[in-house]
Amino acid sequence: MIGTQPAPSRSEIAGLIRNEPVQARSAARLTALLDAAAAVIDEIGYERLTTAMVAERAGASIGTVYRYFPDRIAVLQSLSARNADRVTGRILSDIDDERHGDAMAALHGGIAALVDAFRSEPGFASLRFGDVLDLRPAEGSPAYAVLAERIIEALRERFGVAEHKDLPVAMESAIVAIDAIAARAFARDAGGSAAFLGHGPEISAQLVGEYLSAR
Amino acid sequence: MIGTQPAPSRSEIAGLIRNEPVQARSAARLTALLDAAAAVIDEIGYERLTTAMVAERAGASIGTVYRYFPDRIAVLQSLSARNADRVTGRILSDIDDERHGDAMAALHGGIAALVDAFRSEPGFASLRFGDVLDLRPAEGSPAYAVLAERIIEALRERFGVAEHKDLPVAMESAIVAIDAIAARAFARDAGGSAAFLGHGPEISAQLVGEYLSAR
DNA sequence: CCGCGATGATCGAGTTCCGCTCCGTCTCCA
DNA sequence: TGGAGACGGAGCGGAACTCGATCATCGCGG
Repeated sequence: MIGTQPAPSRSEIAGLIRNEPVQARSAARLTALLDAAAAVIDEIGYERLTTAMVAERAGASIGTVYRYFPDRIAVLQSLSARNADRVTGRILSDIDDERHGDAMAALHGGIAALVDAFRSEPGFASLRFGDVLDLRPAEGSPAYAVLAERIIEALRERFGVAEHKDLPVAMESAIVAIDAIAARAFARDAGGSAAFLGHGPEISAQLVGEYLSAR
Repeated sequence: MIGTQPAPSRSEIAGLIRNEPVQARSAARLTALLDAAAAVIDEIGYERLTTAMVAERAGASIGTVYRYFPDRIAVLQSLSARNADRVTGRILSDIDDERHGDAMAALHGGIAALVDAFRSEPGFASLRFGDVLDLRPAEGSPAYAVLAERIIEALRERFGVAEHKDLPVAMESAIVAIDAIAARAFARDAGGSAAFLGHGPEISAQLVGEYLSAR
C-alpha cells in the first residue's frame, strides 16, 4: 500500500501517477513539474509540449519526468486533473461563501468563477477539465459530472434545492455548454469576448432554473 | 494556377494541401488517405494517429502521405475541413429541403442532422469542426462561425428572418454549446445519451428563438 | 547522538519510434 | 517517346521513453 497518511493526497491525480511521492522534496518536484507543464502549455499549446521542455523548465532531468508520469499524455491529464480540482474549489467557494440571495444568483457566481479561471489558472484555457483530451478509454466519471454533482450538493445545503432525477444531467449539460462557450470566447480574444460570455447565465437559467426553487 | 476545372474543388481543404491532384487516380488517393485517417481516429483517437498508420491503411507509402500534406497536423485539419463541409451540407439541406413549418422547426431539424453526424460521419465525433485542435495562431474564422452564418442565411431565405447584429454571435454560441453537449452525449455512450441530447433544442430556443420570427 | 544500511529520488546516456525528406523509379498523357 | 505527375521506401533528426549507476533521506541499533 502507498500513502497511508491522514491527508487524502490529491484526489484522482494519483491514478495517473507512477510513484506516489513519499519524501517531502518529491512532492515539491511533482508540483514543479506540473507548474512547468502549465507554463509551456500557455506559451505554445499542449500539442507542442515536449517532455524535455517540462523537465528543463522544472530544473529536472527527463528521467525524473518519467519517474512520475508513465507518458506524455499522463502529464497533460494530471495537469488537467489538478486544474479541475482547483477550479472546482473556486467555483464551490464562490457559491457558498458569497452573499448570494438565492440559488440562481449563487450559480451565476459560480459561472463567473469558472470564466475567471480561463484568465488566471495556468493551462486551464487549453486543457480545461481534461475531457477535451481524446485519450481512450477514459475511465472514471468525467470531471464535468463530478463538478455538476458537487454544485448541486452545495446548492442543496445552502438553499434547500430539492432532489430531482433530471437535475444532474441538466446541470452537467449546462456546465459543458458554458465551458465550451467560454473556450470560444477566449480562443480569439485573450480577454474573453463579452458577447459570447453573456450567453452563459442564459443557458444555466434555461437548463436548471426550473429545479432551483427552494424545497 | 491550379484546378481550373468548372467543379469548385473542395472549398478550403485546398489551403492545407501541398499538391492539388491533377490526374484522376491522384484525387482517389487523397480521398483514400482521408478515409484512412478517419478510420484510424475512430479506433484509437487523433492523438495517437501516426502518419505511418494512415499510409498503410490507405495502401500507400509514407512518401505519398507527405506528397499531399505538409505535416501530420495538416492531415487532421484536412479531415476536419472535409467533415465540416459534409456536415454543414447535411445541416443546410435538412434546413431547407424538409417540410418545416417555421424557422425554429427548421433549426431543430438542423440540430438533428448535426447529432446524426456524430453517429455516421467517420472521425467526426473526435475532430468535429476542427476547432478542438489547439494549433496556434489558428488563422481564419472558425468553422463554427462559418456554419452559423450559413444557417442564418438559409433561414433568412426560406423564412424571412430579419437581420440583427446579435444574431451571429448568438447562433454561433448555440452551435458551440450544442456541439459540446452532443460530444458529451457520445463520449461514454456510443449511441448518444438521449438525456444530454434533449437539451440541444432547449438551448437553441433560448439563445436564438427571439430572432427567428418572420420579418 | 552517530553511523549505516535500506529505500526513495535523481540523473542522463542510450534505445526506440515517429515525423518528415529525398531521390530514384514508375505511370500517365500528349 | 519525352516530360511531368505520382509513388515508394531507405534514411535522417528529433522526441518519447528506458535503465542502471549515483546521490539523498530516513529509520534504527548502538
